[in-house]
Amino acid sequence: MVSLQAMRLAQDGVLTSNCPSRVVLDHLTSKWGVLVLSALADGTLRWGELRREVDGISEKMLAATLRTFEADGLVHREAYPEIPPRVEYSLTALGREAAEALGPLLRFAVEHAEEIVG
Amino acid sequence: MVSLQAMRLAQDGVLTSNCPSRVVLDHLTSKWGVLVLSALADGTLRWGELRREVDGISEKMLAATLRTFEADGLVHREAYPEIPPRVEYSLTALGREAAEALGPLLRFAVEHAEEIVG
DNA sequence: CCACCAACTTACCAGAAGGTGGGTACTCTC
DNA sequence: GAGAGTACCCACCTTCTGGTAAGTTGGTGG
Repeated sequence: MVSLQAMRLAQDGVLTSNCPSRVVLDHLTSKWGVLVLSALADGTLRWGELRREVDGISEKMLAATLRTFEADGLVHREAYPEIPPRVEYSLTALGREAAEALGPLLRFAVEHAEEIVG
Repeated sequence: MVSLQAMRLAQDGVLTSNCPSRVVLDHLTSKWGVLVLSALADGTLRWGELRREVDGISEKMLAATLRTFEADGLVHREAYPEIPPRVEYSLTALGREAAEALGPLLRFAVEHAEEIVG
């Protein structure tokens, strides 16, 4: 099942303009969403590690993306009340599913980048 | 292979801020990119059909998205010099690969929409 | 006493994304 | 001869995205 039409056979009216799946799609395909989720795909990372892992992201955007995903239940935030502060981010079960769904997309982008940009 | 780190083991420096794969990712995850590609996933569609299929898209954005994908070699545009004009859009082989890569993402969004938005 | 660390937040601002409403060209129908 | 249908393009304007830079907190090292 890959096409819009096929999905609509299974569930009528899905992915229309006011369908909740559109919101989920928007969050996942936000500028930094794919990258942040993929960075967390193989384990817990601290704030600073994430910032280094996702090359080019600003602090503001990292915070915003993480907040969205936390509210969506895709990312778990664990704060340790130490000095200096330490906060660890990891994927929830749902987040891991999302990351897996993004895998093929990431692979396609990497494999065909030269071909397409050229 | 799902994570950033895993992809970087295979290819160093991939998906950094000036990597071509970032551009491809941006095109595919543009607001209407996923929807347009998925709409074309099971066959050729005319301009008007696409507009109806991708609920909520404006003419301007449909044109822009199609132009980008045509330039990227993902979409084929076939114009028939008839009256009234007829233009058919379809996926290239590369475009079909892209659509397949987007399938899991689409499915995840639909399946977990209620869970996440709620 | 001052700077520094982490992990943020906030204010400000530029530029891009994207919507609206118009126009085009041609012909066929009413 | 008025209107509809098709596949667009263009100018204008608004909204939103996202970057930069500064401030915050509470201790700790120099």
